Amino acid sequence: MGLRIHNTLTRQKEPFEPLTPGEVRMYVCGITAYDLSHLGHARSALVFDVIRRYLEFTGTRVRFVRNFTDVDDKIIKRAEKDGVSPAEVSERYIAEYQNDMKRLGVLPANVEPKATAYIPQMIALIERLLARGFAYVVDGDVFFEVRRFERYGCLSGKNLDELLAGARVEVDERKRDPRDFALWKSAKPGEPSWDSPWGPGRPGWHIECSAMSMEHLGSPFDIHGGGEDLIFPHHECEIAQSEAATDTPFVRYWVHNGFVQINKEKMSKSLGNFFTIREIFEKSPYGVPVTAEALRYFLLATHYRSPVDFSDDALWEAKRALDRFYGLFQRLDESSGAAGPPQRGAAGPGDRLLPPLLERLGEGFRQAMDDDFSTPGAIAQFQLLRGELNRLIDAGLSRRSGEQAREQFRSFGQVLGLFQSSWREWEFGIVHQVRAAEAVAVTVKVDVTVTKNSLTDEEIEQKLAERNEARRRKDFARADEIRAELAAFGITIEDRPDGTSRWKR
RNA sequence: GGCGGCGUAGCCAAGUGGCCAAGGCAGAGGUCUGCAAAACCUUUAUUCCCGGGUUCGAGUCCCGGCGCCGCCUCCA
Repeated sequence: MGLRIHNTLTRQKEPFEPLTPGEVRMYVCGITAYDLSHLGHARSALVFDVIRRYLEFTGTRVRFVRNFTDVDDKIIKRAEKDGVSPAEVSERYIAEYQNDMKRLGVLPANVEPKATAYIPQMIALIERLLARGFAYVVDGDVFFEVRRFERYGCLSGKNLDELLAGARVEVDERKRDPRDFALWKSAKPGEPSWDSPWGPGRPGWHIECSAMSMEHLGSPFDIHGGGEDLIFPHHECEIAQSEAATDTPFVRYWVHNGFVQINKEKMSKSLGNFFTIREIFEKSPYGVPVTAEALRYFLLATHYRSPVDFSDDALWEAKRALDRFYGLFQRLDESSGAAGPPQRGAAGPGDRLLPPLLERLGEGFRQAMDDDFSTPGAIAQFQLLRGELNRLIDAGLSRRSGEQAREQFRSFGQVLGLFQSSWREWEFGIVHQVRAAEAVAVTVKVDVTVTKNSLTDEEIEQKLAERNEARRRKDFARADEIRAELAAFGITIEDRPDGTSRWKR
């Protein structure tokens, strides 16, 4: 069974067949660059990052375009407020976004076009719509005439009458119909503008995505994605414009991700219940790699179309789950004699049982991901294997098997951007610092007492040696004392059966 | 008001009409341990918001309630 994708257009899961076998062209609506991005933007980017990675994982060539809207009312408003040019605003927040994405481990798209670089293409598209009678000009503005496009509403499941009945839009008297939308807006004084056949102005929001996607991917192309809130009107309008202009279908599969919520409410600017991506990284007590991976795990543990409720507890749970995976990786490493004294380096009863387990992971993983990119299902497969492997280690596992298993986690985990660190990096990515108790918007629970300085590795090793010496003398009072001392620095000791110990920050 | 979605154990969360309803977290008991930690074992939904219906058989399909959420205006 091959890949199936839920298509918003049909509201069903459909077998996925790219137009060109072995090659997928996808376009995702990025951000309007007027402020820092929040967790909701992160989710959208992450979801399509994983979709892209999975397609590539299955051997598909992916041409992936994610745009930036860099001219828009909000940007202009922000520029006025900050006393800078709109271009400076958009440049700044595009850079911030790219930085956030890098931290999150979201790969750059193949093309990341900015709207302002495609003005000629947009003008050409609008001219075609005018020539075909789908648009009209009023005082330097150009509007798309919705009534002329019969299929308007096909994506969002609305019909024109309903739209009018529920219309809350303030009516622009110059429009032939209140539902018509702007393709081109004439410039007001002081606004950024470009010359056009209709006078100086700037593009409407929807037209940019039509122009940029068709420029880079042609028409039709395979996948168009974005947040659920873009279905109407943005994507609906894109379909209308594009298909009216070209007379060919625009997009084959529409994919939309669900929202990040706080207490069951959509995370959004207007509600003021949002956390910026940066804020989460900065408030986290962990290093960037740990925070990024925990955030990815948290977001991917829910199916992309379902809402996901963000909370400190939820993030903490994700971190704990990853601790257990990295705990397994450490055990695999040690069982193979690569660190510490070799205990189970030789071939063991577990070796025989390993290959079928690894195969099962592969099958389960593909099956889950093929089912409309079920990342929760994929994660469950990893969790299942984690339990099995821990049992195998107890039974005895050779060095070679341990490495093989670890490699399996790495290669499948790569699709989700998980399990790529070494267990040492994971543990040492946990940074304990003094944090002011006040003004913490996102707090993550830490199960240790935070103290002013952390110890160096050498100091810890020294304490451990002392403690193990005490244990050999059966001076357990002293041994426990040292354990308590280290605990005060947030360091946990785990004794091995052979009398040595390991520690974690 | 219109359109759409969701409601599965204490919590999170999978579930293509049919083997005992995945998996995780938290909890309880146990093995191991000087004590711990980690790991492992056992345990946690006769039942999937409620009420009807279709079917040999429904969490899964249909109808009607109740509750929550989203879109209809910028929005990932």
